Amino acid sequence: MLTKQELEEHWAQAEEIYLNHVSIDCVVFGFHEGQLKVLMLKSNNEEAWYLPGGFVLNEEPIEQAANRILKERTGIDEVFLRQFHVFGDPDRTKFHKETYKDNLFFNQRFISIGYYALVDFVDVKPMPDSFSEVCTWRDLNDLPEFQLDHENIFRTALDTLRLQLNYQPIGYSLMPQEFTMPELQKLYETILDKKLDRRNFQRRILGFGILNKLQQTRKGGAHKAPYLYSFNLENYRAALKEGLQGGW
Amino acid sequence: MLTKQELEEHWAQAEEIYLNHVSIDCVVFGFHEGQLKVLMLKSNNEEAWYLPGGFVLNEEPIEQAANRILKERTGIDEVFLRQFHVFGDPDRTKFHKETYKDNLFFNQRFISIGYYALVDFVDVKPMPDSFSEVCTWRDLNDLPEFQLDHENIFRTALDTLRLQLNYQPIGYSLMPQEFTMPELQKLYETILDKKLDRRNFQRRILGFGILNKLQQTRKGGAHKAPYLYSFNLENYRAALKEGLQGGW
DNA sequence: AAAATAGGGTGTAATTTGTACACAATTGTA
DNA sequence: TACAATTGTGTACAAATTACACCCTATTTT
Repeated sequence: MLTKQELEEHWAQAEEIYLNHVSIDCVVFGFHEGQLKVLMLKSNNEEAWYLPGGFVLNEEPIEQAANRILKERTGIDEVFLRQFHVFGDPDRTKFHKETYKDNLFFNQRFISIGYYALVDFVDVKPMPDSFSEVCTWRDLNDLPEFQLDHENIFRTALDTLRLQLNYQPIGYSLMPQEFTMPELQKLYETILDKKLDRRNFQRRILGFGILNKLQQTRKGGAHKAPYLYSFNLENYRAALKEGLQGGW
Repeated sequence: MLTKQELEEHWAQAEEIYLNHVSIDCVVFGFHEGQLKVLMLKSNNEEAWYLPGGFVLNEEPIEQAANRILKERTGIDEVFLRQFHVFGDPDRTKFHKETYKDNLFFNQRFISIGYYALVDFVDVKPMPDSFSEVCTWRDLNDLPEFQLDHENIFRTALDTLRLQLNYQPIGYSLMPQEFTMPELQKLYETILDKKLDRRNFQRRILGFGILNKLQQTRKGGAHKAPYLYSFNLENYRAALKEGLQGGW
């Protein structure tokens, strides 16, 4: 975390090394203890939180930039990361323009490319950026105030995720390697914010053919030990490409 | 259509009025005589065709820019126009960078926001831009060579359109006000490039509740006169928002 | 140690939806 | 007036979805 003075020096060169007018914001979803989480940051100047973001290096492909930004905040790489929308309102960074009036780089309009990521909660080591003192998971049921248009970005990402659930498999990136059927169901219920019938859920998800049933069960629980499953990566990838079912 | 010399003068001010590094490309789909069409342009310097595109004015929202660009090439406004992907490879405009080496504006990297539009073929009056001598519809079965990465942009738009068909209604923007069931089916078959059973198609599409059956029939054909339909805009809009069915 | 409790595994009947068909009706043309 | 081509509508069958019930097992309670 740097002071405003230091920040300005730090970012003085930004105009030279980053592509002007273009930024990237990432909505990073994780799942832990039956709750859906988003990775967020907070500067100590303001009470408002914001999403992990950054800029595109002059000669860097944007997908690579998104990956780099994600890695800088989480330590992880090669996860599900996908464009979902571009936010291009000229006033979306009005607050920053005013706050950093004398900074050449921040005092410009930014078109922000929104990416959403699905990651395994336990793999992430949240790391603040140069604006922030805190980088941490926030529960979807307990969200803070957002900076700029980041609430809109977040909300759009969540809508996209819910839509994706209907025609593509989900879970590989969000779940640990091995998991039980009730755990996977809980993920779906949490994303959709809706209860599902466990028997029908199981039949349907097994019908997609994207799961491997393992011999072991999850011991240590207070009740009957449930079977463990893992994803069948080959079928999972195929389903991501082809879509699940439905349609014409 | 301007000469290279004139073009450079014409675009000398571009750096001042347009947001640098950001461009917009539109894939405009139309439907005519049972064929799916894309609007394309051709300059006479090169044999390669390209998609309608343009830039974002300094203080212009990007949605508005896309609408403006579409209107400049087609004369129409307020149609189905939607972001589908951002193309951000640093080499995607390599050819232009080399061709317009001495032009400050074109000799820069562009991140292009892809929009696709669904329009009523007969409403469009194709108008060339300052680079082109020709602006016209091209049949999807008879596509020319593309400039830059425009084949990729087009292909991605088509994939998106096909996906959209599965969870959202389509047709309102592509069909005339009144149309017959076989005509609408033909649209679906053309987009999907696949035959559908007409009886099942009719039952399904009627099931969505987005059509009004009219009393009149389409006279003048060589056979039994089919009924005319129009879209029920209220239900259509609701279905666009909610999605059609399926899912959890 | 036995009973109670809380989940978890699996099956089945009823309903809805999807698929594959066939036949009658209408229009212009031979 | 018969014919060809196309549209309108119906129906039997298969598949998928929904709404349930019953049993099993590991821990907790008594």
